[in-house]
Order: sequence, then C-alpha cells, then structure tokens
Amino acid sequence: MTNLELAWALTEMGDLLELKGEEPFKVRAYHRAARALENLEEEAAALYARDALEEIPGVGKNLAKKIAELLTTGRSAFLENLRREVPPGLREMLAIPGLGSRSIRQIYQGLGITTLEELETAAQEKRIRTLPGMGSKTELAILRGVEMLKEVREQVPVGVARPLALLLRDQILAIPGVERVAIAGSVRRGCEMVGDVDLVVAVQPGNQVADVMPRYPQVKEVLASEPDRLSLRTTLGVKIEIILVPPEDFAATLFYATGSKAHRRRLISLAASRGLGVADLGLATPRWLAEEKAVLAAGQEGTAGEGEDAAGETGGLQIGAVGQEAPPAMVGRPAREDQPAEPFFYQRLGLPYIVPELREDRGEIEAALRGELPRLITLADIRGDLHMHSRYSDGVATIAAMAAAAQARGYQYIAITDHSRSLVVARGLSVEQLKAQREEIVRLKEELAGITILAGIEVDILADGRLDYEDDVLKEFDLVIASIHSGFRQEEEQVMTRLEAALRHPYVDILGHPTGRMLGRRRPYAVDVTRIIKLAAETGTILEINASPDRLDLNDTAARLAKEYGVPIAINTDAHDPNRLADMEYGVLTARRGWLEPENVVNTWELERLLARLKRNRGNCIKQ
DNA sequence: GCCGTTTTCGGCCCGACTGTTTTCAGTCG
Repeated sequence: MTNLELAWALTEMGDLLELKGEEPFKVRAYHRAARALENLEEEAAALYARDALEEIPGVGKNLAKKIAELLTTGRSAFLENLRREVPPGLREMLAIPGLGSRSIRQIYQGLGITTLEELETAAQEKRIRTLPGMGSKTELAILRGVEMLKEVREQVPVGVARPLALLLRDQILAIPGVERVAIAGSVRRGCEMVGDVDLVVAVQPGNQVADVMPRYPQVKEVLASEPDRLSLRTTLGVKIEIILVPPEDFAATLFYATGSKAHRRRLISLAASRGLGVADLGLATPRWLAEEKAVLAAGQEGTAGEGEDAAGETGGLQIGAVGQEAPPAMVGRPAREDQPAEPFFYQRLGLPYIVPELREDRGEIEAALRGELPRLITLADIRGDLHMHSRYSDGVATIAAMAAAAQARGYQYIAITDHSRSLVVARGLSVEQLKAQREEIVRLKEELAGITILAGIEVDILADGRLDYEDDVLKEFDLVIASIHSGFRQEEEQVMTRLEAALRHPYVDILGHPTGRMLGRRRPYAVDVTRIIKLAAETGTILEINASPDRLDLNDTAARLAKEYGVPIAINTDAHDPNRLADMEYGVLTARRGWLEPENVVNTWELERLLARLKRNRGNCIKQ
C-alpha cells in the first residue's frame, strides 16, 4: 500500500472518529499523521521493513500498528468497524460549510438522516429547525452546501486524481499482457476537477487486466467488465475507466479518450470541411468512426462541441510533442512512449500539435490555424517560488529546509512568506518575531550559495480592509503578498472594497489566492474577478495562481483573462512543507490551461527583473 | 492519539464569528 493510500485510510478513520464524537485531539492525531504520510519522502513500507514507522512525525505506537496492518494485509479491522458504525453519508456531510461533526451527529440521532438526499429533503421541509440550536440559517447553509456538493459529486480534485492515475498506470504496466498504458481524459488535460480517471491500455490477447485489477486493495467494486473496457470504483469513490485496445489502436484511442469531446468534434468538423474523414487522419477506430457519424448527422445544425460525455473522457500519458514540450510531470515511461502519434493526426489536418491542456474548444483550433498557439509555460521555466511558509508560522520546516528543497528543484530564489499577526491559528508573526526571522534570513543568505531567500510576508487583508501591519513594517520586506483569510461571508461590495484597498496599496506586490475558493469545499468569496484583474492592471499588482491543488486560484480562465489584460502572474505553491513545493506542477498545469507563456509569469524571470517589477521597487534602485 | 530542556500526565493552535439564543455552542481558519 502506498503512502497516499495509507493517508487516505487514516483520514477516513479521523473523519469517522470525529463523527462518532471522539475527542478533537485524537481526531487531529489521525489527520496529522495522514498529512505526514502524504508528505513522506520514503515509502512507509520501507520504514515498516526496518521497524521505523514511529519515526514518522505524529505516528506513535498505536498508529504504527494500524499502518502496519494496512501494509501487511491491505485492510484495517479498525477502519472496517468504524465504517459499520458510521453511515457513509455522514462523512459526505462534513464537507458542508457551517456543518460540523457535532451538528451532523445531532441531525443523525434526532432525525435518523444518513444521506445527503435525506438531509436536503429535511432542510426543504424545515425539519432541521426542530432540533435544538438549529434554525433557518442552518437549513439555508445545508441547502447551499448540498447544492455545492452535488455539483462536485462524483468529482475529485486533480490533486487526488492525478496521483491515483499515476499509481494505477504503474500498477497496470506490471500486469502480464500489458504493452502500454497512458493516462487520458480530464486528468491528462489538467482539469482542476475530474469525474473519473481514464486510462488507455494496449494489451495482447489473453492479458490479465480484468483478472488482476479488481484485486487491487484500493478497488472497492467492479462497475463493468467487458472485453474492451473495465470500469471500477475505488474505496475513495473515484471512478476508474480503463479502455483496453490492441496495440495498433493505442494512439488513436488515446487521442480520442483525451478529449475534450468539444475539441474532438471540432476536429472532425474541420476535417469534413476539407473533405477528409477520420479514417484519412489515421483514426479508423470504432469510437472515432461512431463519433464522426454523429457529428456529420448533427452536421449543419452545428451542435458539435457541447459538453463532454463520460465515455469520451479517457486518455493517456503525455506523448512526444511537436513544437511544444510536455510538462515534465506528464511524461510517462520513455521506453513505452516511443511512438509519438498525436502530432501526426494534427499534421494531417495541417495543424501544429495542440497539447492536451488546450483541447477545450476555447479557440485553440482557430489559433492553431492562424499559427498563433502560445508557447506554453513548462515546469522547467520556473525559477523560483514566491509563497511558502516556515516554522515561524504554520509551516512544518525551517527556512533552511525550505530553501534546500527549493534548491533541489533547481530554483534560483524563494520568498518566505509567513502569516501576519492577526492569523492567530496559523501562529502569525508579531513585529518582534519578524525581526528574529529577518535576522535568520540574513544569516542564511551568507551561508547559502546559489539560492536567494527573499524576506516576504503573507499579510492579512483584515475584515475592514486595512492590512495587518503598518506601512513602516510592510516597507521593510523584499516582497509582500496580501491575502484574505477572514470575513469570507461578506457581501461583494465589502469584499471588493477590501481587495481594492490591498491592490492599491503601494507595498502590496502580489494578491494571494484572489478568490479564496477551496475546490469542492468552499466557494469563492463574493468577488468580481474581472474587476480584480482590471485593478491589478491599473495598479501594477501581480496576481497569484495558488498552485495548491486544493485551491488553483486563480483558475485557468481567470489566468487567461489576466494575460489579456497584461497582468503578470506568479505561480506559487503556498507550501507549508518542503515536499509541497512539488505542487508547482498543478499551478503550471492551470497556467497552461490559461494559455500562459513564460513571459506572463514573473517567477520564470531572472531575479533582478522580478524585483525591479515589484511595485515597491519601480522607479527605485533594485534592492539586494 | 502523540509527545516530552513541560518527559509517563496533561497539554495539544486559539480567537472571532455566526446562529441561535438571551448567555453560549459550534464552526472555522
């Protein structure tokens, strides 16, 4: 069992314990250990082999035993018992903002409600308010929350889906009879939320995929098993779609299954307008032919390009590209990916290669026809990370450790941006602590060669629009990110007033996670994104793509709008742990989906140029 | 459940906001 799967199991245990009413500190212990496992460099299995599980921070005797059981048997009696005790629907309810474990338990015990549907009905029928301490506002929060959850129902954030897809890819490659495996669908396109994980597998007759895969510990049930297709659901509820094809159909199927459906249909229409059929493009597989038929039948009405169907959401590994590099993280096993074929299909249409991230029918085909596809940013273009936390606030690592991890990634610079004083839960820094931190950074600057540490801050935009430090404090930093961490429920006018004040502030260089959304968990606060972008353009403020897979904020479309307005972007991880610097990958994916080129992203720039661009330094000499 | 220049028990991130209440519990960051 992988660290990620162990982490998921521990998280579930923590959630179920919380719903049972266990003491908060015990619950937190499970969640903390889960996070530690997620961020662990070494495989827990290796630690177990040398009897060192308790070296994992937050893992003691008890949790070590549970982890050992999961590692050796793939199961946990403790977890299975919890699952029997707590209805699974209750765990879903934890995601409703404003509803905690306590309220959920009360609703369960008082009304016997165990599913989201029952909860919604009870709220509509105003039965929630019959419970003590609950009223109309709670019912409204429930209705809103259920609505939000329904939207993302059956969907998982890319931060969950991608690691799972990579894991499955490697596992499937080891199955007898498997020639090649590729991740496809929305995972391959880098979508922020995905409905299922799609894999295309080239197999020989007599392969054992359908026999072996259902026995994987993370597989909960087999939804469908056919000669050319296997559909599974994991214990986490993620749907896995596996398309099995003979090796000669692999490339065309991967192309098909990567989607999007809208993009595919535009290609078919384009081909038809030139008197070409999919077969002429080298795409004579049943799926392509069937879709071509559908597109041509719908033909003149121009209905092609609407939405996406689940079957079309399949795809594969990034294969070689013409004219554009793939993000390094998307590259599969080179030995298995030695026959780049997708560029060929585009070539047949007289088009340059269009990478998966652009295949959304958002003008990419027109741009390709005009020869104006962007030269998309890649992970290799990133020279630094301008938003991360250290032990001084709520990070887990020292500044030196964060710097070392950044250096290992080949970065030239980082900014340490801990929280400001008002964010007490995150141990925001007092002015005195800022001084101590500054001294440490100055000391490290002398000790460390090859990487520059900027002394930054993530300063809170307070509920009344003021920043959390006075100007004379703010002017001392090398770089200031301003972010909202409170007053999420304010009206748009109020939120925008705060944001505008921050954007106009002479010492605010970057606006952090501009909309405050948490994928699948929290809606953005009431903001007018276009207005933020216009204000950023006007004031010379940089906007962030927060690369944390929980946020991806700005999102792809907003990033593209920012580019159109000439607003520079910083792709930052907001890492609280050295290993989370790797989240840069998700930020770059989002940026690519937003058509960003290296030039649009300030942390691809040389440090001197970046510093000179900061509001605080414009017109002044560059700070050293 | 973890952890210990606070070490085998008693802390563990803590204060503000919100909704439902008339004095506070629950939730959140």
